[in-house]
Amino acid sequence: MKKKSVTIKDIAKEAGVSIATVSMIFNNKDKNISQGTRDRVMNIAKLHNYIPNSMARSLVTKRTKTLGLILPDIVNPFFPEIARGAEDKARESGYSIIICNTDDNLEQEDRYIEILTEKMVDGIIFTHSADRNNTNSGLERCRVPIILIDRDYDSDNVKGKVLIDNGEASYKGVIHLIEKGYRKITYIAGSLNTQTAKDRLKGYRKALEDNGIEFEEKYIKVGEYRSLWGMEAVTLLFEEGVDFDAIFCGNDLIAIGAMKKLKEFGKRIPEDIGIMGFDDIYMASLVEPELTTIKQPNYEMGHKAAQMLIRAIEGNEKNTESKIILETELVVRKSS
Amino acid sequence: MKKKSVTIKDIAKEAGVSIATVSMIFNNKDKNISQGTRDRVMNIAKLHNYIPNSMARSLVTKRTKTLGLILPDIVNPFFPEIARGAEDKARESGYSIIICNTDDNLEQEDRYIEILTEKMVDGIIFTHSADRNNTNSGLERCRVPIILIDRDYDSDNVKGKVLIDNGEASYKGVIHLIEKGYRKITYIAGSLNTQTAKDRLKGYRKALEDNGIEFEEKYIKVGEYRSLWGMEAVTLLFEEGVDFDAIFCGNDLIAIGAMKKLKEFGKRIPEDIGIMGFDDIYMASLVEPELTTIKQPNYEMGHKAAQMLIRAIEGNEKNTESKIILETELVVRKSS
DNA sequence: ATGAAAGCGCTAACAA
DNA sequence: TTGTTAGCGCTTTCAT
Repeated sequence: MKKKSVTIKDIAKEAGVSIATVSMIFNNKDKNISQGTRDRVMNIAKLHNYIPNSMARSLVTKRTKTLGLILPDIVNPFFPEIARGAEDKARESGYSIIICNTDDNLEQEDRYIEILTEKMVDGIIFTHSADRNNTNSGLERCRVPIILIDRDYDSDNVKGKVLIDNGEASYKGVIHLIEKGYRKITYIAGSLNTQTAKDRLKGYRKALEDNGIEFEEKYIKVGEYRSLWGMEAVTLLFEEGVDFDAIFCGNDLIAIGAMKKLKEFGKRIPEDIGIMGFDDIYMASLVEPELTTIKQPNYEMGHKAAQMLIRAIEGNEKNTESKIILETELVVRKSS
Repeated sequence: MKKKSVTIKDIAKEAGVSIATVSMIFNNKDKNISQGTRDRVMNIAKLHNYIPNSMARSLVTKRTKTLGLILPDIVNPFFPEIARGAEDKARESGYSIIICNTDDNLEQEDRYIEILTEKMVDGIIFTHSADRNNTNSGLERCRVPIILIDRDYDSDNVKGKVLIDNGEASYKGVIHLIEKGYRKITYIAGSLNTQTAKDRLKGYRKALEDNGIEFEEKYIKVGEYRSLWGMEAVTLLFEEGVDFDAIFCGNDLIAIGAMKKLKEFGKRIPEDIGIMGFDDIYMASLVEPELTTIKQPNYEMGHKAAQMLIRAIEGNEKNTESKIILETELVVRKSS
């Protein structure tokens, strides 16, 4: 099935030159190769549809021009944009991307690091989900540079981080709710296990404090980042008789669920209850065009991560662990 | 930066055996290697965290255990599930997946085929968008097996196809509308360039014919697979004074846009206008939980494609070009 | 049960 | 300006 591929040797023989010459021509190291030779070789190569074997090349150069992208689940609408951003930047620089879904499973993450190492990727972009902070993780054993997206974790191999300031973003969001006149602001969180989530909570609390609003434990509901949980949480709030006039949600999916349930309860948005989401994932604006939310620059995060990674790979290898904090944007629509 | 990696040679030396022995042990070709040796080698390998270099291996075996996945755009909600299905199957069989976004660009597709060939992927899953039928395309030059998803195209390298019967699916959908009592059924198509689209149109027309409903050109609006187009098309229908009582949409995005616009025009769904989508993409049910639609088994398509591909790669290389037609499902909700 | 040796296709000195 | 050669790390006969 696989047609026998023509090699550099075939080309060299047919052109009557050495393989070194052909190699140089194909690597643009042909400063001093006569135009005639170059043309002849090129023609023959084209004629036989010669495509260099990058395995062989990589074996000697130690570079595969391939990156790994580890993320929880490409089906989660949060990730395709990141993937796309990364792929665009990668392609631009001649790299390809191997995609790895981990389902938030730590073992799977480690497994992938091993596979990627085996495949000799030049670097890894890592959007890990679970907190690795308390783990003597596989990251240490990884031999290539790693860029972290959306998570802060320290390790020798981590050469860069692309983050957003979750605390500040939440703070801004809640401040907006307060300025709109809401006072009893509940918080439906997706989780409290990640630093991301903790920071968001912190921002929320600080906004309340700074405005002399008393914080109450019962205002906080912790579940998952899914719209179903948004619905459940609202139900819970009502069942528990919590008195609230606004909801700050851990992400847009939760917000969408919450809005739906609020309407079922006959609440008007934003007159009765103000609501705010987080993430502004693809299609969220389609689902609830009126949802006020905090927009996380996913495409840009992927793009920047790839950029940093490639720089770390190709750069002068100085240990410049860099950290970019991207701006979030408060997108105010009609829900608050 | 890149730590010097330990090689099979290091292990062999330390274990006091030949590299051939180590190699055999790692490839489970160790029928006749003493348990003692095996254990010793394994321990030393573990100790030094030895990870075989798959470049070197591939160079001799001609197998990279890597597949290419070419698709228009991972951000389009149609594709993540396909990608995930493919990745799951691939991983299960020890393969990785390189992802390639082409933006429906033929040149980009060809470019990727070249890159993937260079990287020596073992096969390619191809969800191409534009019609390749009239093109002396790069597919011919590809050296590895290809599985097509959702598109029918013939070429030597195409070892399999995963399709749905678009004509039949549309037919079923429109029949449903007719049974519900709708008679003036318009069709907002996303395109008419692809075979897929042509088949869907054919199914639509046949359903009308079979029920003695006259087909009218003005019933058909052709645009793009986006919700914005759904909105525009509805506006157009009204502006042109087309008399209709139902809309069959090229995909769910279009349907969602159409519904939104219909509501703006004060139409009740399904009392005034019945509506039906196609695809049942992720989140579509969130956006419009009541949208009646035709569910395309995306995850399964990706999964099956990877399965066929791996079989073609590892199989006995008989030229069994296979073709699977997956079942669509009519998901009836409240919009029709 | 194990080792020696010949490559896989290519790059990168170093020669010429 | 071009050719020779020594590997890169591994698999795979063929010997032993």
